[in-house]
Amino acid sequence: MMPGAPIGEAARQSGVKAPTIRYYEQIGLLPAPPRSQGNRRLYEAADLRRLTFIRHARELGFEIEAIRALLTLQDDPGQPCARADGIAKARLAEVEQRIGSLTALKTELELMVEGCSHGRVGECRVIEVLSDYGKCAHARH
Amino acid sequence: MMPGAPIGEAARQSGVKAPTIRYYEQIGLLPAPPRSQGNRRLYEAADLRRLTFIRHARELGFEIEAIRALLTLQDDPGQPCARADGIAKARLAEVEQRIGSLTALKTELELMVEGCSHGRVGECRVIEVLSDYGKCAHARH
DNA sequence: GTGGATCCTCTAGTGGCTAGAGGAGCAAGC
DNA sequence: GCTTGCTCCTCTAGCCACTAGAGGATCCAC
Repeated sequence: MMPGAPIGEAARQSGVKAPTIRYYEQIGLLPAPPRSQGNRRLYEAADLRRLTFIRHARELGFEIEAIRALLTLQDDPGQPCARADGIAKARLAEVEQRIGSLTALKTELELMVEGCSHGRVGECRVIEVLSDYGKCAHARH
Repeated sequence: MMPGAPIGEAARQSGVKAPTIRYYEQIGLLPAPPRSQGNRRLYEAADLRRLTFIRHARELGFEIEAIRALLTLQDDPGQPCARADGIAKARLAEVEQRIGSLTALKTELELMVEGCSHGRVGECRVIEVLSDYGKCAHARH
């Protein structure tokens, strides 16, 4: 019989750190596994898959609550996947928005850095732009 | 004599909310202003400029500690602006990095959403990609 | 049996605010 | 003078998703 992996092994295999695994258990994202006689958590393959799912979703920027919803869906494969699709689409929209504003921001930072004459702070464009709102390239924030 | 603006007025003029202004005072980012006889904070024009500076920098994604450094530099205009330049450049690099990874992420989310056949969760590509690491477009995360 | 790695629980801290309780002050109308 | 309603005060606790650390138990190899 395979006895199940201890938390350190689970961490290594899933890429989720041990304290984070315990945290996920605490907030009910991962079911509490059985324990060894010495009170250690023992994880089976299904738990490791679930952990990998969570890690991947976190890397894609999904919030814990979204992941909780996705996991519930995953547990019931007969359900229509419109909800999963919706969650992914919402996340996609967020990411697109974020890229947009970061790109505007990048332009502004570039102007600041390029404008810096490398002299004294008194005539530094970096400081100046931050101080004087009107000198900003993109006024809409 | 102008008596100075109360915190609500300062909030309106700077675009920083009143509790946030008090928070900035608490962490020493904004000097504690004089008080009225009724113990209310009274802000002068210099404080409002400082607040606007902070807000603008926050909108550009600078961390509080970076802003603290920038404000110290601003207070001493004779200093060389290499440090301000450095802070801005570091932030620019961060933003570029972030845009890069968000763009990769966007591609992946798009593939997920496009691949969704709108059937059952059992054959949903969204769930599948999250579950099975190997199906991910960008393996390097 | 002993040493070092791993594990356990529990509490507190991170950043940058935000929310709420419970009370005091202020300005205008009656 | 008194009420009404707004603004302000301090203080504490909460948010998210962890992360760090204390203090102790267990496990395994030598």
